[in-house]
Amino acid sequence: MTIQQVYDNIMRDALSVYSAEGLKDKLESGKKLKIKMGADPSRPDLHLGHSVVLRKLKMLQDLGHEIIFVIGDFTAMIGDPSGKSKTRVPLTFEQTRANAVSYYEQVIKILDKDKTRIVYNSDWLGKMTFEDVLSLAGKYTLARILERDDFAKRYAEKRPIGMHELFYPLMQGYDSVALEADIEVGGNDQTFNLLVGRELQKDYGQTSQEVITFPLLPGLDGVEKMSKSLDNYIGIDEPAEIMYEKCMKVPDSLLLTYFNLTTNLEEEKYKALCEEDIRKAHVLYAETIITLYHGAEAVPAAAARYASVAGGGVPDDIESKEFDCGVRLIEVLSKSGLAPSNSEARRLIQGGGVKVDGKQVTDPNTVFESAGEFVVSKGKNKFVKAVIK
RNA sequence: GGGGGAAUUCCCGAGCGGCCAAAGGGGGCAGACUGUAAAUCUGUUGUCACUGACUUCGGUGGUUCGAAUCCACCUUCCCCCA
Repeated sequence: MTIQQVYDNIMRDALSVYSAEGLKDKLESGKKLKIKMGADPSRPDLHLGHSVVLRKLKMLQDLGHEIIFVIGDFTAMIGDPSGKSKTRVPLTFEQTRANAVSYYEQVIKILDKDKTRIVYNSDWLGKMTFEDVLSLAGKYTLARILERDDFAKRYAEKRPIGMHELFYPLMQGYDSVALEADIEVGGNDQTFNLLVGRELQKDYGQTSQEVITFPLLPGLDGVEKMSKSLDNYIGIDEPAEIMYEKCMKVPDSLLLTYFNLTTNLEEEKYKALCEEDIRKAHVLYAETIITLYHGAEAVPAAAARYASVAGGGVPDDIESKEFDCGVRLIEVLSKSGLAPSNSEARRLIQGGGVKVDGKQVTDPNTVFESAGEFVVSKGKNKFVKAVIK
């Protein structure tokens, strides 16, 4: 891709760019740019939501620029300012590093590993003296900090805001100063923090970074943003068959958005299809995503598995678990993980959600009395093979 | 520093000393319908050896035959005044 194409592509998909002229100038300057992206060390599992930004970074990387991931280990040691989250369990140094490694391993599925660098913000934030901190704090005002959406909302609702939370934007912004970042990218929810970086760099006598924000990818539930903790995600590390299944579950109304944000396909290849035959569009999406993360050769098997399960069949690669003769069905369910507890298993059976070898079983006291292999299923797509000895 | 209020099950939130495993809503799970979508309807949503038993209502102790409900102290949080 040429510089112009990359620029156009970013301008097309970005939610906002501050400033577009600045970005263009920097891209055309011929300089090797430092592109910053913040990474949360507490959740090292990447999903398609992250991929939105990562794929853009890849384009910039291909132009020869350097991508710098800032692992927010210092930030994570203190807590999260976002309103609803509870006080976060502080991470140890070892955990932070281990998570960073796993983060890196996933990131290089999309990015070029030779042009990707990882740094830890404790390297500079941890060394600041109280005097440094005060000087940093003096560069911003309460009113300006309170402009931030969630602060403003919490303030209006008279919910508590810890003093240290007010420092979050400043800390993130200071990262840009420390790195002398040229460009920073992030999700829409980071807009405020990224802009603070711009201000601070100016205050410290640097050229302000250009800020590019991308829309947040909605999760599979169609309501919340995609996140691992809400279990509405498609992980980039997941097996092909799981991916396939999840891709088919993307809400119809969001499929176009998913195509736009997470694939490289040209619009004409999917837009019409989404309108004409939404199911075929889902299939195309599933195939595209699996090709992206597992290679085209993984598609047929995943598709076949999906088709068989959708047709009421049983996949052949299900997990099996051994039990002694005489076990109760309830225990098979709870011990194999299909149900979290015996009570839940009992309810499931009574509610008609459990089948053994394809036949619904509604008696909660069912016992396996003879040896053999039985396929136990919960709902439409959860299976376990019970091997009775 | 002074005064007032709050803490309930995954979340929000109701809860007269016994009829409280605790209303209602959200979310989750399952069933029907479907396209393993959405919407809708139904059931379910503490644990277990499940027509019964056991453990839960911030913590500790107390009153009582009996406490989520009353008392004392503690912890945490919020609001108002200064």
